[in-house]
Amino acid sequence: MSRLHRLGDLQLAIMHVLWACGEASSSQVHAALVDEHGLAPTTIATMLKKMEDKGVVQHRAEGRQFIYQPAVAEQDVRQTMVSELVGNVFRGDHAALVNHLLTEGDFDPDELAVLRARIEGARREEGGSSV
Amino acid sequence: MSRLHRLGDLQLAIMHVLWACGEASSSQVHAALVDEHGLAPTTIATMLKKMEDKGVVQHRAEGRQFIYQPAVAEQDVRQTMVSELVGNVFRGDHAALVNHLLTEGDFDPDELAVLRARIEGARREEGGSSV
DNA sequence: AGAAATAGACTACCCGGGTAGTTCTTCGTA
DNA sequence: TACGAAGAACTACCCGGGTAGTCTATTTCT
Repeated sequence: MSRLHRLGDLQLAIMHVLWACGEASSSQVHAALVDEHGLAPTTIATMLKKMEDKGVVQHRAEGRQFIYQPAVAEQDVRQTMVSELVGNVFRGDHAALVNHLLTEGDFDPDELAVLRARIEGARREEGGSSV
Repeated sequence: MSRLHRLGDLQLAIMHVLWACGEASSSQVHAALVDEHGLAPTTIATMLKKMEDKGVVQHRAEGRQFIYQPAVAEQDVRQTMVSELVGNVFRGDHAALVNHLLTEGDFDPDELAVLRARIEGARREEGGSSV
């Protein structure tokens, strides 16, 4: 049931590549990240290995090289990371985080419209029928 | 102006005590945290020292004990931590985080009302003058 | 005054994220 | 065929969060 998946910066960057591509070799991941991160290929390989030990990615061998796949869903990671943030920084008050985002982040009007609609939806679910 | 303040779990717990109390001695912080964290007093003291090196707290001597104060505002820390989360987990899409919170966290109706009002406020600031 | 509690200083570890070099194997190609 | 490139394995670090023991000085209590 979606254990705790706390990932570091590089690990998240790697996961994003994997989530986006479905699967990728170490060098493909490196190619995708080298522009913004500028890391050695071995760094990616090492990280991938550590991540496999952690259970967040899997690999299968294809010829001489390893093809890596995500072993955890993006949603699960988001869940964990957001929960921890809310717990540690906002003392469990998730509404405070939303508030923070609304006041600090500047949203453009259409984003706000989407969010408002989303809130209406949530309200309907909440108030209308108990799930 | 509000440099990067990335704090760990314990550091955040300590900061919350300091933010709440305004100032506190090491043993007071320990007293406030021992129930949920169950840590040795020296652990708190060591952490406080490290945090002072980092510049997130300050101390002054009162008699033979140190009184610590926050040296960074809660708002700044929230800013940093949320920005990093949004950047690393949501690829910079802050609206996606709000969405996540709205769908995953269950808010009660009055919280939703508050949030909706907040969105209205943001919309007025944002769109009011230009649109 | 002497003992006990208190508080800071110093030191030592562990762990995991991050970074990368070196080595060994294998495969493609000149 | 022999060499060079590609890729995995192994190893080695650094750094910072976290945890805590010990040591020393001070203060307070009996």
